[in-house]
Amino acid sequence: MDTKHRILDEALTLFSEQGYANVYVNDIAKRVGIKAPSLYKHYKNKQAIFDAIIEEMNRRFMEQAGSLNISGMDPTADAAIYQNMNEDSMVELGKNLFLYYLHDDYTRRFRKMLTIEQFRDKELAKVYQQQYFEMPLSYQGMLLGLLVSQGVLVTDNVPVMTLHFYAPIYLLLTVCDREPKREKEALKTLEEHLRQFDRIYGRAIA
Amino acid sequence: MDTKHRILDEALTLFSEQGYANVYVNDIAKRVGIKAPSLYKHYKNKQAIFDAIIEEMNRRFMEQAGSLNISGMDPTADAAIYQNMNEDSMVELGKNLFLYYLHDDYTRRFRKMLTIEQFRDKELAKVYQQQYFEMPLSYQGMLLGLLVSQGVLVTDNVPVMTLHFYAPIYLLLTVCDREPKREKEALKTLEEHLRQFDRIYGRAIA
DNA sequence: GTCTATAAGAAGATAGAC
DNA sequence: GTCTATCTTCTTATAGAC
Repeated sequence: MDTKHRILDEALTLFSEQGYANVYVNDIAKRVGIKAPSLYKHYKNKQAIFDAIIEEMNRRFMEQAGSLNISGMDPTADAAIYQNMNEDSMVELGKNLFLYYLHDDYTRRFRKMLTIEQFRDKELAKVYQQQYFEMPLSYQGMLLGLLVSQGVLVTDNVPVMTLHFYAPIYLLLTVCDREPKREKEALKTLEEHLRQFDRIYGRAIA
Repeated sequence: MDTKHRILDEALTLFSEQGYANVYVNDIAKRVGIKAPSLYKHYKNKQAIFDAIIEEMNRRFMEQAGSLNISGMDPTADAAIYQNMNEDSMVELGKNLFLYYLHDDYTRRFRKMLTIEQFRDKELAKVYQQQYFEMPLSYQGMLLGLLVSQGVLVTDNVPVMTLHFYAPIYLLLTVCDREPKREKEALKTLEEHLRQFDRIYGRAIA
């Protein structure tokens, strides 16, 4: 990785832990292994580093959206769902979604940074909304809607069913962002949630 | 309200919108209507203002917990629930909870401030966890558990049922913190969620 | 592209009069 | 308790050599 990208990478790490204002260009430079003035050969100023992070993230999101792989899970897994859906594959679906969001390094740091900076900048608030609510809910809504039309799941309100699927995942994610040590406990709760979700909306009780 | 309290109040407003590091003592002073050096007659330094906000909030939380009125709804409403529970009162319960969290001025500003500052300080992360997950889930778990033992609701897993009740409320709350204009839309979604929750866990389909 | 030296300015905090 | 004036420190950013 060249210096220009290493600067973005280290800056993102620091911004995600302390917030933009608490990170000094000197801190970034130190982690990159250069002196602060050298940063200015790569970026006009501190704000430009932040902007480049946002831009890089937009690029990644476009890629994701373009490949329709919005959830971040691999297409193989997504495709399999349409064919043979059962409780176990539903649990797999939710766990994969959760673990992708939690462990993908860029996603995780970027989400934390957005969480910290969202109230300062309306644009960032919109990005957060888009990324963590609108995109997951619409993609999963599509997926779950397909399962409804196949008779695998039963409901007359797909959006609310999708909310019931995703909201606990989102809540557990914010728990783990704050206290990563609770991941195991969160995964257990997640599995219970998903099994109950399947029992609620699955054919069995319909 | 005396100057000492006005300082806390204005500081909380600013911290909740911009974060601690982006607010200057001069900004706080200006809003209070005094000059910055005068602040130091009331608080030792900027950090002491922040600490006093946390302390004030702890005091309020203790009061709430002490009166067992953890959800923030009034006791009359809470008591009524145990007696005559139906879908409409369930909707009322959830909406009240949501609107209290969203509109209570101190609660709202404090939540936003915690959201911004949580990753910088483990103690603040714990406060957030306690306030927005552990306390609501345990209180509502108790409430919903009571309804289960009365046969009003049916489940063999009260904690997950409570998660299904609360997680969508939490998600919609974070939406409105970011974009207050979406409150009406969120309330509509919330009502749909609650009615579906009642149908899922209510006697009817058990 | 990286460095050292340093300018420029911002922000927190204190001194001391009133 | 509030003010003006001021100090100190920290932080961003630039200049210019290598």
